[in-house]
Amino acid sequence: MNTINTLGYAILSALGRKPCSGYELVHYLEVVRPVQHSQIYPMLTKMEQKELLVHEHVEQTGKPNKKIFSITEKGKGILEKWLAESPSDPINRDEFLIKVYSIWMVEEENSMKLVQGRISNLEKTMTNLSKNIAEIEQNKELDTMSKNFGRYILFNRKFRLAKEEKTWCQWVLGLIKNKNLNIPLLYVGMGKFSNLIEVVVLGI
Amino acid sequence: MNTINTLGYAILSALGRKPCSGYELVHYLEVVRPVQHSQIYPMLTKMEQKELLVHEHVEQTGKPNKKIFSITEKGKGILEKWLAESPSDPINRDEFLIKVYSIWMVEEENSMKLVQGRISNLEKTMTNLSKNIAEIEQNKELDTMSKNFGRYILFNRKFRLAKEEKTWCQWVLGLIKNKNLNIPLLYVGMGKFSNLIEVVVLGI
DNA sequence: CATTTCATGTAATGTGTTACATGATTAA
DNA sequence: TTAATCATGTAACACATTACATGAAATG
Repeated sequence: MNTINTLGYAILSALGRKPCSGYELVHYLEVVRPVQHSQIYPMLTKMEQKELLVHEHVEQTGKPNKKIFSITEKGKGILEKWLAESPSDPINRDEFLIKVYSIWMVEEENSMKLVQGRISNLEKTMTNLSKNIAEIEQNKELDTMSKNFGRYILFNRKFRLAKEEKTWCQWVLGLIKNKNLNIPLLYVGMGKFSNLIEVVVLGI
Repeated sequence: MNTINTLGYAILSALGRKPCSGYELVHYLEVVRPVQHSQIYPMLTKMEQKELLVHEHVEQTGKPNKKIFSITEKGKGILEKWLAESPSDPINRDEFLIKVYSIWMVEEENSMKLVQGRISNLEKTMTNLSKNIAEIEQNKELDTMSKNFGRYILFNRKFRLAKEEKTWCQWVLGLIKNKNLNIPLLYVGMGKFSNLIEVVVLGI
């Protein structure tokens, strides 16, 4: 058992960018791989035993003391090897989707509420993301070799996807209101309405 | 312990649409909540014990026999109650994102490969989804009360998101090639380039 | 006055994956 | 002939969440 799991690689990735405490890691990993503190602390210990990490103890006043973890050469080595392998398929778990699946059996009022709730969540997400993006953009030394490049493009990705999902939500709200699917129908980018859709997205 | 988890509700949702075998459920749940057969069979037994489901045994020739599960009134009741509650936050786990996080430490060639690999996965997904969408569209009785409505809009959502992610991938490839971020910069829909971006998306 | 932020840890429980087990039929 | 589809199940293990435990400082 000398292997580590995906969470382990996520930790190595974050520490490869800069040394962090477990507490900080929880925050930095949020964009990439959300994790609870109860999971990260035992993992850090385990990884230190495997000599992939080391820590130094930092005493603080007014705050609890902390451990700052850094990646070792051995850790960097296995991270680089892993980065070259092709990633496994993503896992998405989302109660909202399950509820949408059953939307046909829900009264119109509740369906609307469900989708509107999603929209307001997406809007909150987008507001937070634009703050993160703006923050990174203030540090002018931003190029593809910058340690912030990965985070930057990931925030961007999340923003785009949230925006697109919001558009989808609005399309669904329209369908629910009009009670038939004979107008917009497909968004497959290859059917008869494919270019019409682009116009709808832009609100023209 | 009289509660069921999200997977349980996913099963109820699928069976609310139509009675299925465990084997079929695995396929139907793919859009909403991917699950392995090793998890679904014990879950079905558990849910039948709670009287949320019932099954009938169907003998087959040339194929293994099967159990067709249906939702009970009790099951329908707790599903409807659950549908009215607001969904918990989604969980996304994606090794690709972790690798992107560390993209700054990878040589250009490998970064390109990583992103191009993602693009080809997305394209495969999109092809499959458009088949699913086309299939549903052939059954003409499609309105918001149709039992296929939920699946239909979910396929649509997945297609949109895949398409948007592909656009993002192409943006990233451009950044890697040009090695600086001074041209497109933000896609926050509120900065100086926000409308410029829409033009880029349309390829004008 | 209550909650959030800082900061680390363990224990119990719940959930998910991989591997084991079987086996006929059909399509590439 | 190799793999996929059909079809169901169990056992062992790996991974994740919730709850328990502590406690000062800052913010609303």
